[in-house]
Amino acid sequence: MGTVSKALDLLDCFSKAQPLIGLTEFARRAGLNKATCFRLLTELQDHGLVEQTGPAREYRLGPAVLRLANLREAIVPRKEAALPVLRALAQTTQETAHLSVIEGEKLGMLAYVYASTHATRVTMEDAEVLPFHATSSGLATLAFCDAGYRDRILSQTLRRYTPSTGTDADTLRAGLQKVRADGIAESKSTYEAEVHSFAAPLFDASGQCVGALAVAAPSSRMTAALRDLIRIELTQSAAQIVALWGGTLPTPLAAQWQRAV
Amino acid sequence: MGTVSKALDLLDCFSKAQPLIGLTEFARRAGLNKATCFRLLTELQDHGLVEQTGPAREYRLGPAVLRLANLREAIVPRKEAALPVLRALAQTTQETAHLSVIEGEKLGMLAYVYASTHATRVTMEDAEVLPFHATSSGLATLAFCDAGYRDRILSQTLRRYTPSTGTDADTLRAGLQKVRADGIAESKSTYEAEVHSFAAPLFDASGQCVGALAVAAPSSRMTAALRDLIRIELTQSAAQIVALWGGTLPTPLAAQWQRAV
DNA sequence: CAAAGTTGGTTCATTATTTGAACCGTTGGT
DNA sequence: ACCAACGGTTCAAATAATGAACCAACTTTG
Repeated sequence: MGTVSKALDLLDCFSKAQPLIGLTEFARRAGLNKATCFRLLTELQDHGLVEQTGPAREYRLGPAVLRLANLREAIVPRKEAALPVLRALAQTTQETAHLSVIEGEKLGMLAYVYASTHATRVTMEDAEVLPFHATSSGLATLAFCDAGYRDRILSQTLRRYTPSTGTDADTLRAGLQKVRADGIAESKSTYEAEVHSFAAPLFDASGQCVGALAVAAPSSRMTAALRDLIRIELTQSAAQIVALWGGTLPTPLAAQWQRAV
Repeated sequence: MGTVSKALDLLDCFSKAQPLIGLTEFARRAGLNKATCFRLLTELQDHGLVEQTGPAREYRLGPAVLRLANLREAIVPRKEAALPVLRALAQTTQETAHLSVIEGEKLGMLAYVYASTHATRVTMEDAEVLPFHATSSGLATLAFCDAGYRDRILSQTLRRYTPSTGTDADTLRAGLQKVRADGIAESKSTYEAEVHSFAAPLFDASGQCVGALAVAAPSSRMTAALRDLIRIELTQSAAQIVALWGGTLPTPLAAQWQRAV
């Protein structure tokens, strides 16, 4: 692995639950020597991607990411374009809707919207990285991305999150066949217990799958009626977002989604 | 310079005017060998900080920066906190207001708000990097940051943007004395011709200067009355933002700003 | 109050990684 | 059919990354 990758991996150590990380702790989490870790952090800091805070000198995510994100949205306004659709989807299904996009070899959750009424709901971490093999979003993405990428992802060690998590690559591959046949992916408690979700793939202008749109509900609320509603609304919303992004839906998939309505 | 820095420098090549950059062009701009540049870009791409687009395979900023920015704002909600103040400032002065923060060794413009009425106004590039020595924001920041940082910045080669740009480190240093005496920095056409701006420094919880708040007007509109208005509104707004950020204003500066009102 | 265990940060010889000139295979223009 | 420019690849040479040991400062603990 290159030095740059090691440095960038450090950025993924941060989370909302763990916003501040000290040097020693950082080195431990990243499996790096303290000296190496320090030098990498210093370089990240020189570019504002990381900053040191307070008297404890712990590290946290820096201000440069905001500037870069402003620029990215100015160039490719995907989040802004998708948000209204996401809100409408959460509204009509009355469940949590979220949108994830491929980021290199990871699947990053870009935005989420909660439904307004239910007291119980599926909650999301800010800016979470989702496992491909254990979420409906991941499965939808894998099912429609190119084979080489799929192979790379599935050849990694697949962690078991719940008793229901599938961790065998061949079994998962067979499941993806079903996803392609359905035009939609499903996950029952494979990442978090008691969460039942559906996801539809999203495509860019070149027809590449670049992410997924998903709706997640508590298992206890997932009736046949809700499933049908989600299926219809999800595919329509996904088609809308793809259109807003200037993307192109693979023709067979467009037909499948049409049939569902 | 370390490999990581070279990779991160590539990210700063993008701008709104230049959102897509091909491999060869990239190598030229960054002064790197094509092979080196390629490997760095590939590593950035693996982490989603950069992505390739369309049939020309040009590179652009990737989706991961959005996720990181979401996380950063969830941890340190500075932009969100400052925006209302920025809007009010643009409204009362009827000129362009903008906010910049230190990002490693650069000064990044985080947000800007245009005034609503005037037909002519100072326009801003999205997510621009500002030169310390040629902008009021930069001077305000330099005047109140720690000496070591100031020395590092001023020892770089200082580019001349207009005939009025000061490029001599010692002369600039003398100018910073005046900024400290005034509690506010001024710039007359030193970065862009016909732009006259004022800036006030911003501080974090540890009393470190972390950026600046500025108001920029076309030189033709800068009357004594407007200058006085800006001086009052700018310092009050800066104090507000520092308070919202949980920061602490150096006591002498707080007194100076108070006197101005 | 001092000893032991933290922490962030530094050093320098060893080593593995980065580097870049030259080289493909395609694409698009003339 | 030619040429030029592009993205991407190769491999020996060179440079930059690495990590065990080491500080100094700060907390915890006996």
